Amino acid sequence: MNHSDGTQFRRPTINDVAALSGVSKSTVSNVMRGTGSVSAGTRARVLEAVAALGYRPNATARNLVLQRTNLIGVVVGDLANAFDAELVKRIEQQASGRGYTTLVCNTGGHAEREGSRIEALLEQRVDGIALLDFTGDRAVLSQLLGERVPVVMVSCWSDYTDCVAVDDMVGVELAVEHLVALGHKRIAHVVDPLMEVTTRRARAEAFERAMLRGGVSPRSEWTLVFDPDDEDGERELMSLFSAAERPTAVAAANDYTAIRLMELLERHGIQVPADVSLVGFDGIEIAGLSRIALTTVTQPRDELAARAVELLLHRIEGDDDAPPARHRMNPALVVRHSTAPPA
Amino acid sequence: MNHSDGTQFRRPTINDVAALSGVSKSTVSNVMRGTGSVSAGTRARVLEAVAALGYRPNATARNLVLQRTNLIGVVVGDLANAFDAELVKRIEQQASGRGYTTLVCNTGGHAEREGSRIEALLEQRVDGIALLDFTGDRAVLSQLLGERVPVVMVSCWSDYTDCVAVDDMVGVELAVEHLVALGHKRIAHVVDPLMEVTTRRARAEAFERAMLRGGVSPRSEWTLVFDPDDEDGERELMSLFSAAERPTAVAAANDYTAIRLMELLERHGIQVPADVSLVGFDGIEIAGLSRIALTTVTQPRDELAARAVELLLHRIEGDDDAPPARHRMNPALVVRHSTAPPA
DNA sequence: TTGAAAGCGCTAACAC
DNA sequence: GTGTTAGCGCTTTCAA
Repeated sequence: MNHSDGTQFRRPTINDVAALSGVSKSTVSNVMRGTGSVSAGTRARVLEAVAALGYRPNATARNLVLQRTNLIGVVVGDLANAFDAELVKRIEQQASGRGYTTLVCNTGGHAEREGSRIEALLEQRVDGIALLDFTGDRAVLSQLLGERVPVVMVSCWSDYTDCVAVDDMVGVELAVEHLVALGHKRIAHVVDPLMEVTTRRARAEAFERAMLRGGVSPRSEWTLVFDPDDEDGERELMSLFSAAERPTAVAAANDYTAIRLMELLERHGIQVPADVSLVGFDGIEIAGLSRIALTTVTQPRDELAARAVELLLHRIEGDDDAPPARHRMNPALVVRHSTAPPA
Repeated sequence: MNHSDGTQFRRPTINDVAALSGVSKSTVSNVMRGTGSVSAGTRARVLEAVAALGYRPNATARNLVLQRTNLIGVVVGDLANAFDAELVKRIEQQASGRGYTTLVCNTGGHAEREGSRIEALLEQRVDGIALLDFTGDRAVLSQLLGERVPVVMVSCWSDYTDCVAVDDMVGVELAVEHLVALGHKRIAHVVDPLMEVTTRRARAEAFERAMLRGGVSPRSEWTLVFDPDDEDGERELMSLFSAAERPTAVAAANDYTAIRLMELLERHGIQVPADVSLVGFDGIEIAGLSRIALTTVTQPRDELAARAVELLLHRIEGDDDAPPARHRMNPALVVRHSTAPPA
């Protein structure tokens, strides 16, 4: 960082301001932070020097002495999934409104990447971490717990940290009930490999339970993972839908998966909803496009984000030893045109 | 941050490690960073102490002394726009691969928010900043330039910083040529209010030029902004398409806009492409869904992100006084089913 | 109302 | 090969 004339460029420090305005640096500090008591005259002189020098406090130094960074980390599975992206956007918005800057890590669902990114966040001494769609790797999680850094899990569940999530049971029930009410009996459940494992399991279990309650028997071989990068898996998936005894409906674990599945099915000549009904989960924007018109279970994204930030900051700024707080929100079914009675 | 037993919790520092392993902190520092020369024996003892204490270097202190943070800021218009989200995802990936952690700010296109978020990045002493879809507010930009912090603009243009962008001229030409070749003469241009102003202007100008070159005369009243939050604007837009002399095709400034416009048109009974042809710009994933099948001009996202990070890190780690570097990449037309000859 | 001084946890130049 | 020391730029007692 040099001037083009070769002289070293140095950002002005609090000392420069103090020198120029003829006061001590404690006074400058007081003026900058609005603390202590300084006379109107000196305050003006200091402010003048600040402006003249273009002084900007160095957070790096402040972080060190305060042992706080006003940084929060957000660990997310996949920003290409609109639900994740929209959640991150809202979290960033909330956090910045409360004076925090957001560090974002996209893990792609890889546990080892998750670990190394969290490691970096910890080194940077973030004040707290929000985990969205956390894969739930035991080692990573226990490492985090050991650090005693405030953590909030969003859209997934843990016994040891604050959590905020939609009630998966209720949501899946909503989806299955809708399908059953339409007359479907052969219903499959398709999940996203990137999805966090406890959420996946929770939704899968809720799926079975809801099926049973609806008087329909779930088949274990009809709960499968749709990984678009895995061509074998794709073939396997499609063979399911060309079998004689094939599902007439699918409850997908999220919209992203549902929409890619819709695409896959229709590329193979299987129409939605004429041949197969499809219901998603999340309520991402594009699901509402009339060309997609995905029936889905929506999550209250604004509330989810707001509550997550609130929990995190409460633990950062307030009482750190309170027992973990859990918040469940209610999902809602939005019926569009991807579901219909079976043929 | 207290233990539940009430004793103060203190993270182990380099001094604790030094004390436990019976060496000086410089030696600990050397083994942590792999610098200097330490004997195998002491290295082992130090590492043992590190493990025993769960020591993790404090980046906050390192940042202060090194005057480097290994943090880069990414300022983005709207994470709900898949193009932005995908770019951020790739940038984060590239950056973390090279040892940098990413601070993300979503500005929603508000200049004042842009300013305050950048202010926060600067206080945190980020090593560099990537601006995507920067609104280009003069004050904000010159503030940034004055800071002498490395900046790279992605998908937009400036004379004073490194830039990487697709060649808008070529892209828009591709779109217009395609439309003209199909026989369209009445072509409108619809832009996104969130889009960065110079990009918007560049694409608008390129649009006019391409029209002229195609032997078609552009009409200024057919270049308009589509702001989904503005109902009056929406009505105005639709009245354009119900006029006797109405456009038979639209070149949208990006896919996000194109897809929302497709939705709006079809909700008003105007079919795409039967009544109106539509071509987008960006090449976001969902444009490729068969239900959307948007003809569009794709940007090479991977290259864009890779090059942006490369430029930024080069300026951070290397020569700071080189003249601004410009990189233009080539866009490509992908013809799908949102375009057809005029009725 | 102001200033002096002691650190926060680390790196790096230099001495041993 | 290892230790000593002087900061990095700030906040925060505590005196004056």
